[in-house]
Amino acid sequence: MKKITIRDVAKLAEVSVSSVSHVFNDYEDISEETKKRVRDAAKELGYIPNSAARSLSSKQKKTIALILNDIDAIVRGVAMPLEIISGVSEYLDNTTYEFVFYSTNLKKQKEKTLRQFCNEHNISGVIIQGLRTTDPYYKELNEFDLPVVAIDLHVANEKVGTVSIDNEKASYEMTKALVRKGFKNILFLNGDSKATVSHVREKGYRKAVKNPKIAYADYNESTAFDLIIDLFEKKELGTYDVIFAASDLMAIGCLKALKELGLINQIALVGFDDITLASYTTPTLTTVRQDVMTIAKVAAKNVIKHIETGKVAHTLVAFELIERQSAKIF
Amino acid sequence: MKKITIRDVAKLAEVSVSSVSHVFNDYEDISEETKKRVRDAAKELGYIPNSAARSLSSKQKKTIALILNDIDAIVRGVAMPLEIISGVSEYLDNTTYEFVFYSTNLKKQKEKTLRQFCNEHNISGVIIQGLRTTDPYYKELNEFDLPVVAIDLHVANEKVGTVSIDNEKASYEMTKALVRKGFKNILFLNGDSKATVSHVREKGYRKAVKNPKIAYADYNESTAFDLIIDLFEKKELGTYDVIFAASDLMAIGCLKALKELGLINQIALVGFDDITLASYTTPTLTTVRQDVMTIAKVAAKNVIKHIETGKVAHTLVAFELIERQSAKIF
DNA sequence: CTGAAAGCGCTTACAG
DNA sequence: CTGAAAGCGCTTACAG
Repeated sequence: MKKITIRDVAKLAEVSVSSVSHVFNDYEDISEETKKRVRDAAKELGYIPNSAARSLSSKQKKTIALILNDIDAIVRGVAMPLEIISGVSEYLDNTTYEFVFYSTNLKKQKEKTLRQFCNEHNISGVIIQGLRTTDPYYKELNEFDLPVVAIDLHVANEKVGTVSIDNEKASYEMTKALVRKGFKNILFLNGDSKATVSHVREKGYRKAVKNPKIAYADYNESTAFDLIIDLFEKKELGTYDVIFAASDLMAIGCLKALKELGLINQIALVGFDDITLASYTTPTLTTVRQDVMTIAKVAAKNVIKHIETGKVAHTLVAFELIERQSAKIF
Repeated sequence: MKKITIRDVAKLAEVSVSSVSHVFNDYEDISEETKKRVRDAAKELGYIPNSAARSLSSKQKKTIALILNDIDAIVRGVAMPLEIISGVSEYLDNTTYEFVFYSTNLKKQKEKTLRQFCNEHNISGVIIQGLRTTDPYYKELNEFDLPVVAIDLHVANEKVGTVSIDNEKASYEMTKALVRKGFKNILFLNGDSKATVSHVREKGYRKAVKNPKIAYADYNESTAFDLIIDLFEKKELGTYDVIFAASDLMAIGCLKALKELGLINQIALVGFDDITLASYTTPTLTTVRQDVMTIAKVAAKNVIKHIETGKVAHTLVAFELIERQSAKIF
């Protein structure tokens, strides 16, 4: 199959190359007659514009990159990255923007700046997720001049758009619900401090409680498991009547430990995220649901808005407290 | 930030544009002296070649596309697409090929042929997964002239590379193990017939058993659930001492139904895939593990081989029978 | 070993 | 309303 170019179409339609280009780019000043001839010729030949040539020659680039950090390291059970990918790609399908996906990691971040990366690929806007405060790209965001929206991230630079649920409010409300339900001693099990969401979730918890008790398990299932066993051995576990983990995965680690200790009915358990696993464990997990699909779509919408109008948005998406078997909250 | 081009580098290094290009493309006939000057200049300016221009001007394109069908429709618990994405992207990172990811679906397949799609994006090789026999792309593969490897798919066209586990052997061996263990009546719960893996898995089962009993649940959790309830009501469920589902998701549907019927200890249960959920249910699920990460990497390796040597490979990746609580098999 | 020049497939002022 | 021509940033024979 020979490659069909704009010249072939022009020749068959008996018009100039520029007219063909005009038709394909929806210029106004083209007669219906010409439009039709071009369209028919294009269809007959099965012509599709070459996107490399297109982005090279046009000033206005039209590609939005979704950059996900550290997906390799991610636990298999967490579908968040996939939901982001499909949310963004679905939204962009109905626009004229092209969607490209890249995964990054610390090594790649060190090799090439985000800006260089965008130049290389003619990127006009980026959606980014999974960054830690220690990542080179995180620092770079402070003086980044391309439209960008970050998911689940706090950035000092106002020009960086953000989308997430109101994490502070969510953990505040969950904690409040627990207090209202009569729980006296709530252990907040946080992830690591390099993720900005950790701070915010912890803040919400602190606001709702007089004597905050906090432990850290690095957003890791087995670390959480070990921590609970450890607390048990130090006779401290009995102090708490409920554990509120900052992620479902950590909550599941706790769940396994509590089952092993035979304490699953004594100590209540709450997670955060509502990953798929949360509804398949026994007992099923009470948690905070964030609608990742919506977050992804809003992110896509907001970059486009930024590109087209220069307006930066900071959107908070709705969350929901989900009561299941591991803790009664309503 | 102005965009740095090859001219800027050439100017600073005081050489011609072609020399710069030669350096960046590892041509042999360049003096060390020139190489160094160019590299220094490039570093000083933070130059990164523009990939659109590169692919446009060079004959040898260097982009491998991973095309996943219907990921939107996919259940959240199934991490397979994400593992494929990260496996392929990780492998390609260590090559000179660029990785691009696209999701497709029936609508998009109808709008644009796979060939058109590849032309549009200057694709030199494709890895594809998730196709049904009813998909337009599936038909197109029969006379496709670009290097392509399909994951989990049987294609008549020998030129299409394939990678998967030996599905027939896997389900044969699982069935044999059950028989050996003394199970008398094995119900094989298959998915839908539009996926070529269904045929193969069923074939393996049939080979291992005298009186095949087969039902279909469309690879769907709740369909499987309903089916079991239905069999129970028709008094047929008691006939079986084990159910072998062609996917973990369907097995989980069965598991829920059996629990609800209070029969989870009477009837054993086996799944297929070893998705994350399989080890989180109660009881945990006996299943066939396929190592998706390896499948993805082999797929990437094979397209490249195809591109560079013209050789098509049909690779079978190792599988493993995993015994957990839902059925004893060893 | 190095450079001048054509060309990849498109877009976009500009002229008419 | 339409076309000729320059240019996007690179690669690649070709000449020297």
